[in-house]
Amino acid sequence: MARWLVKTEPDECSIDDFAENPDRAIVWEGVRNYQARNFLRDMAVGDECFIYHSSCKHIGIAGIVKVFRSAYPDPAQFDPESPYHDARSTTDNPRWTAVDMIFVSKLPRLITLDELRGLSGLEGLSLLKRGSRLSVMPVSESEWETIVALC
DNA sequence: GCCAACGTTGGC
DNA sequence: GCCAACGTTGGC
Repeated sequence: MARWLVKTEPDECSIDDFAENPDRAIVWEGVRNYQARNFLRDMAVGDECFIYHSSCKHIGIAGIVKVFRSAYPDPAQFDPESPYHDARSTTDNPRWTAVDMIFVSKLPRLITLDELRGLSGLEGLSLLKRGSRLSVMPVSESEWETIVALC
């Protein structure tokens, strides 16, 4: 099983949105970066993902979700009403990928960005690299354990 | 709201 | 294929 970290603005979709409906999968849509999309394509059902809250008051890792449905064409790209619409995408040749995620757990407390920066063993994590904007990234087994151990 | 860093676009 | 201009991200 692979592990991942996905960023989200909690105003849009937070760990609480998952926790409030633990039996309902949520479409992870709107990723519009090729590198991040390629990681979405690599996700398998059952893979676990850290949910990272960004661009908000309390920045950090808030919980864990898992892949419920693996990669399929992001429906938002075909929807002219969606902010994620992409006129260049066709059903024959879709450009963007979605997955469905489902709740696993909320961390006992938020693991803040500052805390993550203070840990050794996370030097390879894209999240912590200067200027990184990648919104979907792999997390190694040891990185995962290092972070989980904080809780 | 600022702004550094980054990815994408498009003219050449 | 280069690269300047532009739009976006995201911490502060």
